[in-house]
Amino acid sequence: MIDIAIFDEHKLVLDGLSGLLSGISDFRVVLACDDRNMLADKLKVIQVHVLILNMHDISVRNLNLIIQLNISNPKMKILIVSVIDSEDIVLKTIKAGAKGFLGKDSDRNDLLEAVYTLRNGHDYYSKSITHILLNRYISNLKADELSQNTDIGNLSTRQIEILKLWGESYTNQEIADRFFISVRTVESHKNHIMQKLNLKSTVDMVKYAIKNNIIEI
Amino acid sequence: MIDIAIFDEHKLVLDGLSGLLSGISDFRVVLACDDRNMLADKLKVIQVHVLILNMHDISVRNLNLIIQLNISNPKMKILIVSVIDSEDIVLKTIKAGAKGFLGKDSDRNDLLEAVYTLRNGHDYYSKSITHILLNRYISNLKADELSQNTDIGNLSTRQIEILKLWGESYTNQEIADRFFISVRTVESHKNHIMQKLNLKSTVDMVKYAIKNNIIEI
DNA sequence: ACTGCAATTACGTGTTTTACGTAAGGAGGG
DNA sequence: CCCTCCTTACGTAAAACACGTAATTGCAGT
Repeated sequence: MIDIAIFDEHKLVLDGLSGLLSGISDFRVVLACDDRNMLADKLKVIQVHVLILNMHDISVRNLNLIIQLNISNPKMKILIVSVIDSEDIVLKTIKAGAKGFLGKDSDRNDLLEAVYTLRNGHDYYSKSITHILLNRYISNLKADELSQNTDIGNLSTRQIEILKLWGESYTNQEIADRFFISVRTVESHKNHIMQKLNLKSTVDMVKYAIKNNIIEI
Repeated sequence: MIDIAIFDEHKLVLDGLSGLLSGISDFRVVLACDDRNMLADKLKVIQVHVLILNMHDISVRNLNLIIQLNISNPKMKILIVSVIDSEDIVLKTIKAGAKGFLGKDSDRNDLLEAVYTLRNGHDYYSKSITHILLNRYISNLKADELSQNTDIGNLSTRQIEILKLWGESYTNQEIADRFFISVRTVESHKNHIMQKLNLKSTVDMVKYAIKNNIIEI
């Protein structure tokens, strides 16, 4: 038996969603609510497995609702239903803590499947959503690869050694001691690095080192 | 009409794959090859839209093949077919430049759909693969969120303003001019930031600012 | 209204780092 | 052998940093 709460500000839609879920012996809609405040209050008392949230708009208020409910009811899984399925929105709801998202291409079967999936502790995203997320992920992957083709090779090993230590907050003196060279030499190396890479400031040098995996954030 | 090349080291499987594609009037298998070197040679002469590569193992040699072919035939799309669908492998082939991946759950229809999709310039990943990629993406997203729960809020707006400009390689003097305050005050602000965040060096301050999205790399 | 705390401003003093130039000895390729 | 780059290092002046001190302001709690 899966206990479900439904929230929608439009009573008609709320009834419609309830209807879709009725008739399934496994499901029990224990709360159908069209008032934001009432929802939070009721959920302080009753426990449900899955909360279905229909988002007509993805406002800060709605996102905060997700965040708040996740804090107050950590075991409850939140399933977003929305006709809005822009990449940005989906990402925001996921970050806010939603465990599933049904886009406008979803039908009743998807809804049922989503509820089961969430109940079982997994995430569920409808096909249009997975497409969005996937494309973004892939392009991130590819972008990562591209940005990695930089000119670390132009730096000599000594220069990289210096940059590495300096990038981990060692002082020039500490670096000098480690390599048994003078502080002035360390400074020279850094100067040469800056010249070679055409960097204007040490801040830029940190960024460069991070971009090229010479140092870790 | 879509021109297709198929590569598989097992002749039997090669024939099987060819057979799956025959009978479709849109498709023309112009090359079916079981020799790695011959594949590269032939593809220097003939142009195909899609290359289907069956990867029995994902070795460095195979990954390099993908990379090389992508360089020599940039317009050709590479579709990987493999029973191996571990996360690591899929990521590696994508990074190497494959545009699609069919896992062991794929059937003939998926193959046809994948070829069409690649021909049209889009990526195609079978369901088992999308699951893998998506889960990874989502967990990345969530990890990002967690690591973002830091104490930006602890910094005052002025401190963030200073940090922001300094993080973009402005000198103290430039920052001072911008805010009509003295250089010493800018230094004070930076000192206070370092104290508040318990940072030992300016390098750490750059890292902090990057981690908290105060500055961009 | 009073108190306390943090934010913003700023300076003093001494140390470290950076900017820019110069330079010598060594390794390696043409 | 010559040229280039790497590594080493110094001189000098300016900028940044470390650490302490401190006045003014504004806001939150009692």
